[in-house]
Order: sequence, then structure tokens, then C-alpha cells
Amino acid sequence: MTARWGGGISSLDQTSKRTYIDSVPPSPAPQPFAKRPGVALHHQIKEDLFHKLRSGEWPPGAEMPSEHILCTHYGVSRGTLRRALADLVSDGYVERHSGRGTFVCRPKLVSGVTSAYSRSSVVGPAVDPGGRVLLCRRVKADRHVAAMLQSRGAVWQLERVRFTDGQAIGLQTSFIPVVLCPDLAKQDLQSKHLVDLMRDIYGVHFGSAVEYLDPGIADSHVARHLGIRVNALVFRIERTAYTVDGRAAEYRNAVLRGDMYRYRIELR
Amino acid sequence: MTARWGGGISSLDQTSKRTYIDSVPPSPAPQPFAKRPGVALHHQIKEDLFHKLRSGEWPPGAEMPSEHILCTHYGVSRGTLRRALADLVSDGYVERHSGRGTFVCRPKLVSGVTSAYSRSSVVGPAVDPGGRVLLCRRVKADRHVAAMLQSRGAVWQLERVRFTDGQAIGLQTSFIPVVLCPDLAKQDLQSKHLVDLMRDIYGVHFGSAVEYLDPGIADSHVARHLGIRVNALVFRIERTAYTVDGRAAEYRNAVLRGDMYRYRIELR
DNA sequence: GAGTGGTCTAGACCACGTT
DNA sequence: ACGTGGTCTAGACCACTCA
Repeated sequence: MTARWGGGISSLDQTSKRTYIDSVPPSPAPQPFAKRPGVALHHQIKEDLFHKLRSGEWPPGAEMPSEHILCTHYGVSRGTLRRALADLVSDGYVERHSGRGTFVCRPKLVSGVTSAYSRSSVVGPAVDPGGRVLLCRRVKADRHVAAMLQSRGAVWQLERVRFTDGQAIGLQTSFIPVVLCPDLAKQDLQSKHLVDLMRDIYGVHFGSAVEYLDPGIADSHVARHLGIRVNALVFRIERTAYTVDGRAAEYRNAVLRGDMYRYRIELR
Repeated sequence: MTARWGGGISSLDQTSKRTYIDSVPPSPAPQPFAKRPGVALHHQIKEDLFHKLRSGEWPPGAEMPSEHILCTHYGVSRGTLRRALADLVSDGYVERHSGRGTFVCRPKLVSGVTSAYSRSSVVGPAVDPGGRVLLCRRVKADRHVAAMLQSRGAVWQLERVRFTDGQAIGLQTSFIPVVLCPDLAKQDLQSKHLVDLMRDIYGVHFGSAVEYLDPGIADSHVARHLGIRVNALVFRIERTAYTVDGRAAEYRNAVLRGDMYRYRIELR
């Protein structure tokens, strides 16, 4: 049996709920739980529980008090308490198992590079829509592109230089099934985001994408168009984007200046 | 006013709920909603709503029916329906605004590199705990390290080669405040994860971390220890890890073989 | 069988935004 | 004033786990 709850809750419960009356505690009783008006109860309870978690009152792995006990302690209904616990679960702080109980999560931060899921974002100046079109032609999808797009038909090959405030920062080649946008070459690829264009003209709604990131260096082609020296450090980004109903709609190989962008990853 | 709901729900409602009776519809009425036993109702409702979203029945930006209407349509209580909607909200598919209504989210996938938050993970063989210690000494934190650790005291400088299955794959230098682990040099840094060690010996619980990722190339030092050629492509990873109560506990500079690992990023 | 969490209901009151 | 979503309650039944 893992650590149970030491105490500090049994000080207030059972009796009347929502009693703000000030019967001065005879002993230095721990501040039990004072409801603040104007803030959702479930939120206050979540904060209080979180505080107990990170103060070490309930160490990682420990079993927490049952819903029943917590309800009487906080003087709230089960629904309200469960809302607080559900939020802690979705934040990854506690685990619940039907029939067993509620447990404090052990930190999942692995020491190595392999780590738990997380949130990530690109750090750097915003990229302008559109860009200089170097190439836009119909081609037959090669083996690799066909595999990534899950289709063997004709595709548009679209190569563009991307800018931020007039400065070239990326070079990318997209492959898009022709069936999705029959006359893509006629569209305003210079000044519009591809996602906006495909949505507004062809009704293709992007919903998700998967990117793979590798370190790379600029070859002469990349260096010339981005105005950087050959062998300068870049990110190589391989990306497949999917429509909201799960069909692959764009496969893209991109290069992004390594001196102007970095990836930020938030682990938890 | 954005698009309202075309129809298809008004076919069943108001009248008795949970009526499976088969009064054969005079017109080809759309299959309304058949509950499957054994699956939580709120989950079935979420699936049904999701299906309507991605089928385009409710386009992005459209206002969805009110809770009241959906309750009568599905024949469930408000709590159950709200649970389904709450799940859709946390998945990022719908937005709710008190007093206004519930709206279908517009896809947030931006065409450019700058994109919405996402989940990410490292792809590659799992890293062994510990590693070969090249250096472990007390030093005074320099300006940069002190800033990252939010403290000016003495720190441990720990440089290790990381392995996977006997093969060197990464080189990292950690800086850890001495106050957190007075005799770190005496510990088993060869075969234990730093997080495990700091938790079990010093009671330091890691809770979160922020990493910055850059493309890089191996210098002679890195190349020698990782057994790769000079100028080989690597990831450079700058990482600050925090305890559960938010104090910086480790600042790390790491290099990871670019030919064996890549970052996978899932955008939504 | 007792205790746990998971689900669901049918009410209630509230703050908010629109009309 | 009305309809929206946000909050909260007090019950109920269930599946699951463990002693």
C-alpha cells in the first residue's frame, strides 16, 4: 500500500457545509479551505488539490483520498469535485483507475532525449503568405510522393521561396494531388497561403499535419535563393498535411534558415 | 449571422425520448441516432457530433444548435450532452462562448512554418540511463548559466556521453545548482538517469522542461566522442528543466546525432 | 461485499450577450 | 426579456477491484 493521506482534512467536514462562521479554532488548526466568491468552486478545489500535490503533501505515486472523503472535506457535491479531479487528470497530474482509486502521477520527464509528449512551436518572425514561385507544374507522383499522399495520380509540384518582411527565410517544394485542385497553377500562389487558397477555391479544409525535423545544410540551390552561404545550417522539414476528413492533401519538403528560426518544445 | 443548422435533427425531438419504435418514415429520413449499448452515451454523442463536423454538415465558423436542442435531439440530460461538448472543446474542434453559443472552430493550421501548438516527440532508439562521465566538477555559474538557472551560486558541471545499446548517440553538458545536490559527484552517474537520481537521493522532483532545438554540425570534440565525422549533422538542444514547484534545476546543452534521431511534430 | 471511480438524470440558479 | 452557456446539487445505477 502506498502512502495514505496524513491528515489535515479530517479537521473540517461532516458538519454543516458552507459555514463561514468564525468559531475561533482552539488549536492552530491548518487553514482548511475558504471558498472565495466569484471563482468557480471546482476551480478553487483544483487549485487547492494542486497545491497539496506540488507541496509534497501527497508525494508521487501516493493514493489520494476517495471522492467521498474529498466531497465531505470540501463540502461540495460529487459532480463539482469530479470536475476538479477531471481537470487535474487532463493536466496530467493525477491518474484515476476505476475500482482502485486516484493516484498522484510520477513525473514522466525522462532524463534522456526520448521524452513524453509535449507542445512545440516555432520561434521566429512570422512568415508572409505566398512567396516567389520557382516552379509549378503537373508531374506524375514518384514512388515516395505517392506513398506519402496515399495516391498514385498526377500531382502539382510547387516550389516556392518563403519570405518574412522581404527577406527569404525558407524554400519549399509541395506536392498536391491534382484531383483536389484542377487548376492550381492559375491561382494566386504569390501572395496567398496555400491553406487559404485550397479552402476558399477548392473547399479543401486542412485539419492536421505531421512534420519530421532534421538538421541540414544549405546546398548551392538553397543558398542562392535564401541568400546564405553554402553549408549554412538549416532545418529540413518533411511534412504531410491532411484534410479534416483524414485524406493526405499535401506532401512538402522544406528548408528553413537555422540562424533565424528555432524550435521550442515544452515538456511536461 | 453565420450559417445555422440546415436540418436533419428536427426530424426527431420534442416527442418521447428513447423511442426506438419503427414508425416507418414516410420520407427517406436520415438515420437519427441509435444508441449502442456498452459505450458511454457522452462518447457516442461526441462521435456523432464529430462526424457532423468533419462531414461538413456544420462548416467551420458555423453556430451549432444550442444545448437544449441537442439534448432533446439525442434524448439525454444536459450533463451528458455537456460532457460530449466539453470533450470536443478540449480537442479543439468547437468553441463555446457564454451567452452567445457554440461554434465550429476554423482550422488553425497555418500554411507557413509558424503554426499552432502541437505535440512532439523524438523518433529513434531509446537512450540508456547514465553514460560515460567525461567531467563532473564544481564551478561558479557563468552569466548565461546563472540566468538560465535563476541563481548565482555554485553549480555542478556534468558532461556525459549518452548511449543506446552500446553506441554513442549524444553528448551533453548539464549544469545543476550545488545546493540541490551537495555531493552529486559521489553518485552513480554512470548508470542512472539524472532525474531518478535527483529524485531518489535529493528529493528533487522534475516537473517540466523547455527545449530549444537548432541544427548543428559536429566539432572535433563531439565527433571523437560520438564516433562520427567532423561536420556531421547533429541536433543542438538547449534545455532547462524545472522542479514541480517551478524552480530551475538543470540547464543543459546537448548534441544528438542527426542521422539516428529526428523530431516528429504533430500539428492540429 | 464493501469501496472505488464511471455514468447519467432532473432539477436549480447564475452571468453573460443579444434584442 | 430572453436564450445562451457555466455552475452546482442530490440523488441513482453500474462495472470494476480487492480483501
